[in-house]
Amino acid sequence: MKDSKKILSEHKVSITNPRILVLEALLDNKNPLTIDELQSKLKNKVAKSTLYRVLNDLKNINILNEFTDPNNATVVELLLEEDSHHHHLFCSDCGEIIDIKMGESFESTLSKEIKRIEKKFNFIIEDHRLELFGKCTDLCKNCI
Amino acid sequence: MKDSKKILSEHKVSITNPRILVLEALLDNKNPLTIDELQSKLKNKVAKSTLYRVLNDLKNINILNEFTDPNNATVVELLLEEDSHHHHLFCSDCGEIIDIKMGESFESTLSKEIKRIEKKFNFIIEDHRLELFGKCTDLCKNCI
DNA sequence: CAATAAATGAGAATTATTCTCATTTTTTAT
DNA sequence: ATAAAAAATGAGAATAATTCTCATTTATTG
Repeated sequence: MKDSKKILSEHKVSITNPRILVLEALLDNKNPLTIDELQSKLKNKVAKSTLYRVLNDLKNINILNEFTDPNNATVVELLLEEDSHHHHLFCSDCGEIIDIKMGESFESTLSKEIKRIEKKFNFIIEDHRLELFGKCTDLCKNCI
Repeated sequence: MKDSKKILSEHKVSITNPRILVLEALLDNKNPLTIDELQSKLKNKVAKSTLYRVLNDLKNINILNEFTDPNNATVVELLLEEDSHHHHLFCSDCGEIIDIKMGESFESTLSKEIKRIEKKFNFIIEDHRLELFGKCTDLCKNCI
């Protein structure tokens, strides 16, 4: 279990209370969180301006992934492991966002396609993102 | 060449000047446009509030695709053809966004994976989106 | 432990988008 | 073709998300 102070010092950013609180809130969740969800978890213990600043700090040390959900709300998640390459699944009913890992064959077929695209458009492709959209058919916590 | 009036009447929305102008601006571009780029093309001929309303109208009749670029700016593109399934390539230097078509083998490997994910998470997956991020190595119009 | 540097909180400023409502345009029914 | 009804528009106000400002507090350095 990663300790938030350790994460901060490893990345040479000073250890402050807001940073610890935000990191702990993010570490506590295995799936991504919207800014609203994150603010709720923090219950006014961190000022809004500070929250955004801390998130920017985490982005700058490359341990935060930021993207938007289908309603264009900002979503964040910690990216600590090197081998943590994954994608996202969104439920349009309950808003849940789930981390998914695609199989080897998918990622390798994609790599080949990426090489083709790089040549065709004279690009260097550094990253990719796959998003799946649908509906969870479980009676999940939000879909009661 | 699709005529904007025809598109509107085919979808049973009334034919108005702002709608024609917005559609023409979108038809004029083969790649996606940010809201800012669209506003520039329209040169104050359509009020800002009307522009957003018209874009919502086009979304409602399912001929507009909306997403965000890596800076979280809103991007829109017309989707007129049935067989127009494609993905996007973003240049982090110049901001260019390019439509890309992935090969058959990629899309079919993806379909298989999607079936697996549907079972695993008890989801019905309705759509997907792939985004590639990189740098164009050409001296493109914005990268001079 | 004092001095310096950095981070924070509170709220103002900014930006993107939606909303309001009086006026104008489009559609409908004659 | 025209009058009445319905819908859309423009201008700017309202809202929401994010960034900025600056006086105060907290962390780091020596």
